[in-house]
Amino acid sequence: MKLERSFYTRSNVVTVARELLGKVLSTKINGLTTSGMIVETEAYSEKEKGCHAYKGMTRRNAVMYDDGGVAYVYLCYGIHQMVNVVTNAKGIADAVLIRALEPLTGIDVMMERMRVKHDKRITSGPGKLTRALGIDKSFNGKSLAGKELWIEDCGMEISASQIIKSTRIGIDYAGDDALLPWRFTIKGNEWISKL
DNA sequence: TACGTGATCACG
DNA sequence: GTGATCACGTAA
Repeated sequence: MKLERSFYTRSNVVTVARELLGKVLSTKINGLTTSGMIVETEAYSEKEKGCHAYKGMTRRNAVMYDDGGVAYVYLCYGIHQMVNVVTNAKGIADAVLIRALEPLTGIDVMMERMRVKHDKRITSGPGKLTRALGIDKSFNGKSLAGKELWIEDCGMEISASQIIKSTRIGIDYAGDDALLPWRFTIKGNEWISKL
């Protein structure tokens, strides 16, 4: 069942980031379906320095200000596309970065997109999972309940004891806010980034 | 540990 | 216009 808009529009982005663990992200592109269970997320709030919207709206981050339930996709380091889940009400720029998936559907398609002959760690990182699922900037601003891109609840329950909190990756520029425990991973999962 | 890679942003 | 920067991945 696709997640409803009300899942995303809640005001606490950290809660949404935690609850996205265990949900399934899918794409269907040119008839090819690929999907994976979300095993690693990070929350970003416009009130802290790690967030792209900390200093206000720019051309890049504009969709973060949309109503929750759409994708924010941007290019990083000139190579990697990153996909975020926009949360909170319209006008508030909060989002959850999807950092890793456990592959479920279309593993052969994903291996081809990654140009590898094995299925090891093909979705273990924010830049890799977008490539494996075929997500690029053309998905920026698109609904997460669409026909080409969606997130659903497949009944996987992740209990509180299975969730590990840690600091977010790659945001040293954020000063004190880099210390916020806003990264969530599923304990013991083989597919999280950074081992 | 080093660096590719190119859009974006803050200047002015 | 121009230059610095970057929510990474890979090779070494």
